[in-house]
Amino acid sequence: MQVMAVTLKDIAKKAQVTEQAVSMALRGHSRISKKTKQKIRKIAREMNYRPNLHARSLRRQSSKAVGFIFPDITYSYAQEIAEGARSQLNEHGYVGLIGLSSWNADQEMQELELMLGFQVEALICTPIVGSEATYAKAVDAGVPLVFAGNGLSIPGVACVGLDGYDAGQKVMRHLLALGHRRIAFMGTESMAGSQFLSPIREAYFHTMEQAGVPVQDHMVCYSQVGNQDSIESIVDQLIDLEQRPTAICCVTDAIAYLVMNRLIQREVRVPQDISVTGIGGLHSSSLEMISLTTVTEDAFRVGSLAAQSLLELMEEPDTEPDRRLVRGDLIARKSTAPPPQRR
Amino acid sequence: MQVMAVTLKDIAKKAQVTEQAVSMALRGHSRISKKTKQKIRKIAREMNYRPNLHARSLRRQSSKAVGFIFPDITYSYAQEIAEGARSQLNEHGYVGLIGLSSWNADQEMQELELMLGFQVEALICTPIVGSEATYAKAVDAGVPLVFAGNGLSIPGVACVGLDGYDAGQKVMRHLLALGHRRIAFMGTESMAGSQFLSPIREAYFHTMEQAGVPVQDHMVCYSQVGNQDSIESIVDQLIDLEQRPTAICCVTDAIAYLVMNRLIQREVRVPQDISVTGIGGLHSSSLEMISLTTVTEDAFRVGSLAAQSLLELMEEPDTEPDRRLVRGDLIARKSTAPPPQRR
DNA sequence: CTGTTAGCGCATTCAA
DNA sequence: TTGAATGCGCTAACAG
Repeated sequence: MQVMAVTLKDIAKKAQVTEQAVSMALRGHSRISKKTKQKIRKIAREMNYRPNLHARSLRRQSSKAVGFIFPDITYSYAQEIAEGARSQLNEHGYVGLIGLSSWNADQEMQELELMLGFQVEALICTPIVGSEATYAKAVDAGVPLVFAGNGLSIPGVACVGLDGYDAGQKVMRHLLALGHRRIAFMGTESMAGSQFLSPIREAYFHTMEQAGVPVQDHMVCYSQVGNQDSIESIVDQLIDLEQRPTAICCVTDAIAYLVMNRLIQREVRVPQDISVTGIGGLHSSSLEMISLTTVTEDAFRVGSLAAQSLLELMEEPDTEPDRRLVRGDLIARKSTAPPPQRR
Repeated sequence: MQVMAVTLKDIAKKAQVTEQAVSMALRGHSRISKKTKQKIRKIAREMNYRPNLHARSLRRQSSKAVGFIFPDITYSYAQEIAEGARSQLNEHGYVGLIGLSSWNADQEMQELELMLGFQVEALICTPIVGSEATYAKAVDAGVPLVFAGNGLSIPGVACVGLDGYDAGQKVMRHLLALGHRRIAFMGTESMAGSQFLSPIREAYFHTMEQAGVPVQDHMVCYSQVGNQDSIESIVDQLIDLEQRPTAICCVTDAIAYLVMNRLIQREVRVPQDISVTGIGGLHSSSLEMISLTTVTEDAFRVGSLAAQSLLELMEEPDTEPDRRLVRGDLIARKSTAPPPQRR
């Protein structure tokens, strides 16, 4: 059997006072004299007292907890977003619970249910593409919700993320300025529904148009999400073209890695033969071996902003949820260079 | 004001039955007739009922929750460990709560307190080096605890992780077989206390000795944890040696990345001039651009084993906590090659 | 200032 | 088979 946890009652008995006195003393209520407070605190410490958060939440009718749900932690900014948010939230006495969806819609739903079961007072989530609607449950339950990190959102839900259009424009202008004209676009199949990925695509078309460069349809590709083979076969097709692209603009860093990977396998040099760009700024992008030109987002700031949005929503539940886009910075590294000279 | 959550009482009123009947009906207790069960369930669904987990835990005196604490997610197998553990735990009706310590001992302590406050019935943690003792609190509280992933542990605490000695031996044998003799060792300052890192160091010395290769003291280096500058200056020293090493054996993949990074910056070719090895098997190691020779661990398996240990401990609290080491596999990639020929 | 009482939402114990 | 009472640990709202 597990050792029984020590409760207020236990302390009260030992200190010869009432349960309530202990409760107040421990929380520093002014009602208790300084002397007894110290005495009670000492005993509590000795007995290794730890408040039961379930009982507290139940009684207070408020959990003082916010939930985070991320798809996966390895390929996202979960860590920084959580830290950014925590820096704000802790000041207001909130604690954070983290759930992982593992890129799985069912799992995501379960985690959400769990969070709601724990009566979280707010949620900061990075939904997986296509599952945004899952979060209608949270909205129904009246729990303030903010989407953070990937620019995904649904109507009526606040959102903080990288400005996809701006980011797309930045990489495209960079490539055009280097002299590229045959620029391929590497998106994902389900991007149409994404309020983050779609704008990147728009930026691609607009920027090309503004530069007076015609877009060739077969240069616009959509890979299956998370499917390495799919990316490889697309890359193969692109480099086998009569007029192969001189640059490939990828919608995420992770995709860009796989594209570079395939190019090198096929003995295409990056950037001498083909330049590659990403968006998102995974940390490893800065490594000399990868050195990917990308647009980074300040994930800590995204987290802070998300928390701010949340605090506003909690205070003024009728506030219109807003969409805050943060602009990233272009980091030009060694995966981009002027296109090869025509022979 | 937040919308009041719907409770058993609300459903009971609507369904014209008692609160208890609803409770049992929803949990499928045989006491309630099939017909009323269906009726009650329908109403509950319509009303969007969701049990209050705090109340449930309080009443049951068991939270059916296990806590996970990871330092950071980017540089660890948190995801896979969590998934592996979850695959076991879910079957037994447990849910998981995740906390992130951000490589910060204070933060780690806070997360632990939070988990204990939530009455988790078990903990799976990847402690940061040097903070293992923090978890004495959990042991005191009688909460079964397993350390997972990095081989760190303290007496009396179960542990599942990569077999450091075996891994070290594997990379060293690989390097020796390639013909290397001047092999540098790149550890970290605080590794002495680590039951994972120390064995790697031992393996380095033993394997060298067995091969009859004398270890040169200035080839054995210890960088500051997470300090890139520190690694770079050590690398600089190594390559400026009269007799520079032909290979560098790093205790983690993350360190190996930074070492390779510096080598390339200094225009030392990997692997033609110097071979580099890691241990741990970060996912990005397989990328063509990085292609690091390393020893991988099966993190999902680590998670499963950790969960198994836990389940045993929960059933038989007096079981002697054991230390389970999983052996990794050497993955020879392009960061290692025979040493350059003597001129 | 102190002490008492009540009850958060749920599940388990009784008694009917 | 059903209903009613009880209490988990904590805190808030009382009355003294």
